[in-house]
Amino acid sequence: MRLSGRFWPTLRDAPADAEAVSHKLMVRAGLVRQLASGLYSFLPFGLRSVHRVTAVIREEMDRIGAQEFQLPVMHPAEIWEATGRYGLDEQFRLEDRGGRAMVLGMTHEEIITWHAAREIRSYRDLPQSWYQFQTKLRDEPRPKSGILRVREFTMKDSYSLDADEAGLARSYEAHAEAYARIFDRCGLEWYMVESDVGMMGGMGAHEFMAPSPAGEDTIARAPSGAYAANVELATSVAVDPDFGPTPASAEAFATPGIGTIDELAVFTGLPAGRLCKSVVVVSDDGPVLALVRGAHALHEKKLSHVVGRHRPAQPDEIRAWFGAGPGSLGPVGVEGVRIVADATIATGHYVTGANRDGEHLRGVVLGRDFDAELADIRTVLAGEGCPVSGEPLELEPVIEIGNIFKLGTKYSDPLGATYLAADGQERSIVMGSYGIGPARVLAAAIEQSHDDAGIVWPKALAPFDVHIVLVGEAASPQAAFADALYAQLSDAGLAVLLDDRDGTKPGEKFVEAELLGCPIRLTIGKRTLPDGPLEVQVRRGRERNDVPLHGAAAAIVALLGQVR
RNA sequence: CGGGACGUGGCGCAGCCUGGUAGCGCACCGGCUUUGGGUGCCGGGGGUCGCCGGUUCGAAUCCGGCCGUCCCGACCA
Repeated sequence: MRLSGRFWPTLRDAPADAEAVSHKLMVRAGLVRQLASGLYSFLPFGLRSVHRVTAVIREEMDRIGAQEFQLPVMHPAEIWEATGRYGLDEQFRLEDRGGRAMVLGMTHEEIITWHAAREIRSYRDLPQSWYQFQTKLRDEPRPKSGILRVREFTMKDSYSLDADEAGLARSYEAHAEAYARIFDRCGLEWYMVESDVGMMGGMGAHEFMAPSPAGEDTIARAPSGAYAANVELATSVAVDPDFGPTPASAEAFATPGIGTIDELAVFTGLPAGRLCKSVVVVSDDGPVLALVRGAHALHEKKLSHVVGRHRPAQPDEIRAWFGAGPGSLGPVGVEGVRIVADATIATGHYVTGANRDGEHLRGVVLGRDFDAELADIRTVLAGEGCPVSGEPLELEPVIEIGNIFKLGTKYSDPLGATYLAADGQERSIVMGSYGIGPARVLAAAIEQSHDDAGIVWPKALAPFDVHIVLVGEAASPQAAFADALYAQLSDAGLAVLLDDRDGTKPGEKFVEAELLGCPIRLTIGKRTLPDGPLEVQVRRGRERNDVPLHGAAAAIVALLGQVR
């Protein structure tokens, strides 16, 4: 592409409200513009990169035998009612002119399953893998970080249909391998981690995570790679404090004005791990007292797996149930309240609230002084033991770029997607679903690969392979040479951008080229002719790699093959 | 949904506290200059100061309400 006359708006400054590096650079480099909160337009150069990721994804999906569909974005509400997913908070809902309830799709399990229910009849029709690139709409409570968390975005979503769980396992594995190839080809650093099934429901899930400080998720990971999981479900071997001898009985003591774990630790001189944190929530079935060590944080999502939906308790509710304020709560002598303790509480003896203001108990022992259900409800801390290898776990912020779910029959049952097995029995199709956010892949690549001058695109994602900066006027010999080289490189199959703008200063061209970040930049000016060499800059590291004029095109093709 | 901040030409910002009718840099247009790292000089165009209402002789500035955007938390395939 010749740049002159084309639309490529770059910015010297990033918008004031951009925070994430990828957000700033995508806007500055003229790839995207914001329409409203969580709504972004891709501009021509940004769209070129989108096309490149989607091409990689499409190739790898096709390679595992998946077939491409295109499903509607707007759906009748009844299908979502059938699976119990109508009315979710983040679901956009509307009515057609006849008053019929419609939804805008946040994902397409229901629609795929609806089609499968109509078309798949026999085990001979299975397995199938169906995919699409389609717009998803989600009324996010808080769009953020540029393109990382938005209300409308394109997703590659695929769905596997199998006769049984063994088949699902094969489809799942095929997708995991395809995803590995996709993210490798895109030049990303990534991990596959165990993940929570969330609103998808189902039997198991993994997420593909690109490490980045801009990430919204956190994973716990053993340095050897023996274990990696989203902290939403990560487990660990906790480090026990030195409890000393266990007292024969619990004993009350005065703690005037003490309300927090920090204050209690200072007051008692004990490490936070020997204190017991008491958190009161209200579930659909009534009040719940959740207990974790003072050094630990309660994980809401893990608690949800035990007690279901819940909300924090109000101070007046707490006083009614416990007879004390939030600063002096504990499990001893409590009646009519469900008590869930983190598994670590089963070891040792603790200081807890006495359920009398300004008073605590020491030497409190689970099983002797109170009873509780045991569960994993704490957030893993960095340095705690890996459940597989025992290594100290590391916590790392990550961007979720893909996920894979074993759905089982969660959707096929309610929507009647069944087939006739070889034995003549009617069975439900066993399903999986698999997502990738192409725009997130781009943002993650930029987060992981940039420098002070701008984006450093992995070659698979760059809008162009080669960016030629022409220093010289339109009628000059340099321009003629640039034209010739442009034609040769294009003929060799490369995507080439020729900055042939007249009246744009060389300095500006260089700065903009580095902002955009294509893998190779060529500079053609007076120094180039007649004898060369041709000045070549590899964007990653900004190294010079000059080549002789003779055979320059072939040398550049070869060089491109070597860069990441 | 809770907490915080911001909203002034396309972008980045000052002015607001202490009311007197809008300014700077970049970008843009014209001229000259310059042609290997956002060139230099000269001259221009462009803003109902987010919206509505109130106070006042007078509001970008003070007060109230609303809207928008961002950040932290909650939430989130």
